Amino acid sequence: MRLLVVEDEARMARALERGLTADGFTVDLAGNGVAGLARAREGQYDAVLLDVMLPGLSGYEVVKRLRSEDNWVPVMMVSAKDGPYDQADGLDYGADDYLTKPFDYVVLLARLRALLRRQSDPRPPVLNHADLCLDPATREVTLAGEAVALSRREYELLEFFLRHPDRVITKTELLDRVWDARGVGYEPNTVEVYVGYLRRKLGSGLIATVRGAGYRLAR
Amino acid sequence: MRLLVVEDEARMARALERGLTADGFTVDLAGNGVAGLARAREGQYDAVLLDVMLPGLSGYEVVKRLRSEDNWVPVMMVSAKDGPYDQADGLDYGADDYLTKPFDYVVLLARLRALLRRQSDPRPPVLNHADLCLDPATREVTLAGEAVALSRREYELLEFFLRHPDRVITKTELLDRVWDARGVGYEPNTVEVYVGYLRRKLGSGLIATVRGAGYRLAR
DNA sequence: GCCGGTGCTGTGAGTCCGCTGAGAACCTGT
DNA sequence: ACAGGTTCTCAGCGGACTCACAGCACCGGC
Repeated sequence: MRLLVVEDEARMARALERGLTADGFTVDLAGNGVAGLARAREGQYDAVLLDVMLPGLSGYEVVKRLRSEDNWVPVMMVSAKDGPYDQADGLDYGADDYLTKPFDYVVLLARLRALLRRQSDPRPPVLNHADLCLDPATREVTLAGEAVALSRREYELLEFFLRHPDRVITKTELLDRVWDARGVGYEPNTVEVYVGYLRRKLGSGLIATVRGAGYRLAR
Repeated sequence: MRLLVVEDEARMARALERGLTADGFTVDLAGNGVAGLARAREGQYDAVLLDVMLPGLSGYEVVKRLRSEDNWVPVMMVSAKDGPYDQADGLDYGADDYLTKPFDYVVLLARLRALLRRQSDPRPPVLNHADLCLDPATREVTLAGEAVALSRREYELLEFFLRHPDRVITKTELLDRVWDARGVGYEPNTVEVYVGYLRRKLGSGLIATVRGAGYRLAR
């Protein structure tokens, strides 16, 4: 099992290297975000341990870029626990697990093993709805077998709808979860526009409007 | 057992953290409503301890949003206020239990344990009354199996009635709770109009008039 | 039967909500 | 630098909704 540890504090980095090596992992170190991203891109790691506070490129940025490049290597984020948004952000950006400093080494090991175990059952399941099909692993969407090209926002909006069928979703919630975690700085109209795009590409019957409340995946 | 404590007073927050940790819980803290909501959304908590008076987003808002997002994590509300309406409010918005400050720590612990025990039978979110059926998750209303289209006000008025069966509700209270929290600037006649709409769509036998007092859901 | 009070409902004006086309700003790859 | 795609805002439109008004219906007391 090959791990990449991205951590700028030398003491911490060496301690992790020593411990994880002793527990049978092969460990590579990177001391900043840029180096970590470059290493992770090589695609040879079974998991990445990623500090949030890094000089230059933050851990958030690293995992966000990896995901946008279709790199789904398991990522565990590590951060000093201070900001209220930390954990939410990390998971939003595509980390698979999250650990706050100070942490117990045994806990880290357990969570890491769980992460690797989880990952070994191969990829996230395909989401289906009527003749629509979305594969989170490849980010591919097909309608009645025909591939449909979606932009990033369109895709993520659709994925959110498919992950929450059978319930009404408000525009505010969509702005929170699909757009920015803080959900501010966007107009509700933006959601309307993107729902419009999806309807144009996938048929107007897919997403139902619930006036005064939001949208819902049609049955 | 993992708990989320949402509390803005640092002293209180730390005291709770210390006590609950000593009693074997894993405790995360959030200092305001927005952070609390973000954390609670992650869905990893066995229960949430939620202060009502929070800067920004109030505890009421937090639990309301969680429920509207289909998140049924057990929530215990904590508030300095102790008016009879407060308690009703908290429970209305979807809290599972309610505690008023100042409270005894032992009481908190007992109620919390009871809450966690109770949780094994999940709460049914669908409201029923005779052959009427209202699902808050989808905002869908069916009468004898037939879907009924309601406008926003109509729906919210009906939901309020269904959440308060077996009691007379004054027009003033409805204006307070369904219309504007301030309840001013509306005529009582508005309620009459909307009750009329509901009767037309759902049958005249549903909502009984209590002359001089208000309305009541028919038995 | 008469009367005051209360509730019901048809009408219509104004408002709000959601949809869409157009276009500015911004990336990204060539 | 340029072209093509993407993101997001804006303005305008049409329709749904909200609510006040006013007159009518109903109820209860005399």
